[in-house]
Amino acid sequence: MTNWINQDWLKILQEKGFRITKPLRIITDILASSNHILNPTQVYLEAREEYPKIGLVTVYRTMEKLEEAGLIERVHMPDGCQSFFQAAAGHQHLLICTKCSKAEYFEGDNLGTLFNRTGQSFGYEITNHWLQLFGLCQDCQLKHTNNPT
Amino acid sequence: MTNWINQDWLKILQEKGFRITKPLRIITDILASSNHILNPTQVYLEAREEYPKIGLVTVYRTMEKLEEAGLIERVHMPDGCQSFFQAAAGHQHLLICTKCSKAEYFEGDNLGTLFNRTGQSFGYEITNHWLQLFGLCQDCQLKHTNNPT
DNA sequence: TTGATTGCAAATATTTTGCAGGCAT
DNA sequence: ATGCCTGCAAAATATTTGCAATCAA
Repeated sequence: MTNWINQDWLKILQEKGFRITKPLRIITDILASSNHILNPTQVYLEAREEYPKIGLVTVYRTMEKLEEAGLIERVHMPDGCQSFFQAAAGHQHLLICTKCSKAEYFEGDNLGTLFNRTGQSFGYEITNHWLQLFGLCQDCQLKHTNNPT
Repeated sequence: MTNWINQDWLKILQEKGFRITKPLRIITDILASSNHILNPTQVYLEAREEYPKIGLVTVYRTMEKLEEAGLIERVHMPDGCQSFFQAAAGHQHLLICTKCSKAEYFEGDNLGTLFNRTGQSFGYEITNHWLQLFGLCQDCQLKHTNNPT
């Protein structure tokens, strides 16, 4: 089940001196292979199916390490700020399904120019930005349409 | 100290059937006149200077009402999702100082087009978006420069 | 063997709820 | 006078910390 992305992650983690334990392997695999934004509890529930004795605390700590290692990044969601998603290569923006949390990165061309111009006009020195689009992904649109009546 | 914006807010709240009490008046005044994004604790601390017996719980509940009434809106900050700012007229975007939370609304021209195009290309039906720029406001840039050595 | 990592339990921190009394209407 | 609103205390949540046992290296 461990996919190639996860292999990379494990290698990186090992190089950073982390020990590759079973909980780490499972948590990493979930996060590396999911195209959904997940919070610690969601990862915990999923991890427990494969390894019932895993603790929520371990999930918190492991996700913290993965963030530290730059493999996942925190994403603020309408209902919480403790969710994470695979880090983007370079800074990109997110398109997120409000129903299932499926997410995609996209590039906005030239936004940097607008951002800097805006910062200048208000006298701010821009250091960072968040751009997230929310909507329904294709699957969730269909589910919605096929509502049992 | 109660400013004109606050007068409007009180009127709106009254029309919605809320009772205009002293805690409400104080909390409203803080939020209506501040150009900083504030969380309940910050509002509480400020409110307490004018009215020491106010409770944090009241601040939470009052801010909830103000949000319900559309006068303030929730803003996600890097360190928490429980902050609020005066609601914008129409949907606008935010420019936020990472040091003091001073904030400004700005309009991004034509972003809607980009957003919809992006949504389409991934099969998402866009319903909403967040765009926030972070940086240092002018005051905080100066403070930074004048660092005592 | 050694010490980083785990999982439990307990501690913190944060937000919400219940309720008796107070106050706006 | 009525019942919404307040503030206290307590409950519910969410997250972090301490520690002995386990396990990767």
